[in-house]
Amino acid sequence: MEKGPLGRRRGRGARERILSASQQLFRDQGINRTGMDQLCAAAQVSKRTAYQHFTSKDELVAEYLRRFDPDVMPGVFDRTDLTPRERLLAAFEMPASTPLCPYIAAAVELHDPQHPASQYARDYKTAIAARLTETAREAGATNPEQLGEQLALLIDGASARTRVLNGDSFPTAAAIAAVLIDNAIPAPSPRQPSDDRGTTGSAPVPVGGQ
Amino acid sequence: MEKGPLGRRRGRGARERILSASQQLFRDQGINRTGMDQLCAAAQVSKRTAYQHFTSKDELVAEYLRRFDPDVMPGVFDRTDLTPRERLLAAFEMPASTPLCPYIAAAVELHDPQHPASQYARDYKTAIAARLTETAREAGATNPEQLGEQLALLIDGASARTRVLNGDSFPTAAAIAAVLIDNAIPAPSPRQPSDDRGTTGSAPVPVGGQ
DNA sequence: TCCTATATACACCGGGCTGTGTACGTAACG
DNA sequence: CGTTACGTACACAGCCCGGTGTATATAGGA
Repeated sequence: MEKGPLGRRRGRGARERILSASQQLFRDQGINRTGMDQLCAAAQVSKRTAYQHFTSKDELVAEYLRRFDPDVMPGVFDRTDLTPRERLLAAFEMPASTPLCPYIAAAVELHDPQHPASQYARDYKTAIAARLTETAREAGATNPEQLGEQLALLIDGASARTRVLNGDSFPTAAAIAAVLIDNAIPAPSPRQPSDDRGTTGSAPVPVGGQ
Repeated sequence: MEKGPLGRRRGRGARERILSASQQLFRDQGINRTGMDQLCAAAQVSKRTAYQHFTSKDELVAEYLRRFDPDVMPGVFDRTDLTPRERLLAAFEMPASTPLCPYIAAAVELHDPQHPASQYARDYKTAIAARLTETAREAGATNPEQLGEQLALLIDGASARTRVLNGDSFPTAAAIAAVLIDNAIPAPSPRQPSDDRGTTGSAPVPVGGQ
């Protein structure tokens, strides 16, 4: 394989190559501005093969977004070396080159709440907020749901603003997050958690209503 | 005029009708999903006339966005019946049906930082932040620039999130804003009726800069 | 080895899009 | 009235896009 003289073949991983190319192109150019021809060329896949794996571009877009589901903010919520509070703040340590959240981009580009991709977007946003809420509860917040929703809003705001302004807005969001977190956690030391590694069970964990 | 038997004429205000129809259609359907044919039909303008007023769709889009400039948050910053603090909070009292900020939408849809529309978007975002900063200074914030930028981020976050989740996120943003404003103003004046939103108590925690 | 699933090249279709050419009305204003 | 700028109707060019038909080649398991 690999460039034979006649009809070179790139192997069987066509589907993976398509999805991989989708990630890059949809991120760099947007969904609507990426044609199937260009996508297939980038994936080194014939157009026919692409349409054997995905019956339509819409389906490909949906699968492209579904791929982000399993790893909801990987390497942030699963870091056991950080206290819950530090994990909440770590969610805002994004490189300045971070592209706009693909779910927001898709929801705006597709502009159809009925599109499966828009459904995935809602699910993902809900999942992120749930993760934040869960961590907020571990951190001992009096109202974890509220704090989780607030932090989720900050992330989206920073993401959108970074895109429009061509500048990093995550530090601003992180500063807000620090204020909110400090205000939402009742008793702990107002000092920085420099070495206070009390694991997760140290907080009293009051039951939040609602 | 007005529907003559042959070649009915809609009068001379073609340009205005085009821009008016643009506002509605671009907001409801997005820019890319609105063709010039449909737009001209909605504006009751012949396609030829449209292209005599705007040399291209891109130019129409740019003009469509430029129209928002003069009224940067009208009826919010100019309300003299409110204290500066109340004016800052009033910026978050948006109806749940408020569409996504057209500048964010355009920046995402066009996906080209060089497009004039993207330039307008940056200018507008900067103007909003400046207005907020100015009002924050009037309200006596210790760091008006920081507060203005923070509030601007909240607005964008609420706008984006409202779009994706199909639900109103502005109350959440308003709650955050209330906390930030309280924390940023050193000597809170007990003048106006303090409308404490559902947030945690007014514990004056010093603002933690990034 | 054969068989089947997978992949390929390539032409093509229908449709929608932006944008134009042309010939023709008509409103406003001197 | 006559001139002129504005508006209209309609067809069409040219392009790109999503999606398909067809015939062919290859990899890998049985």
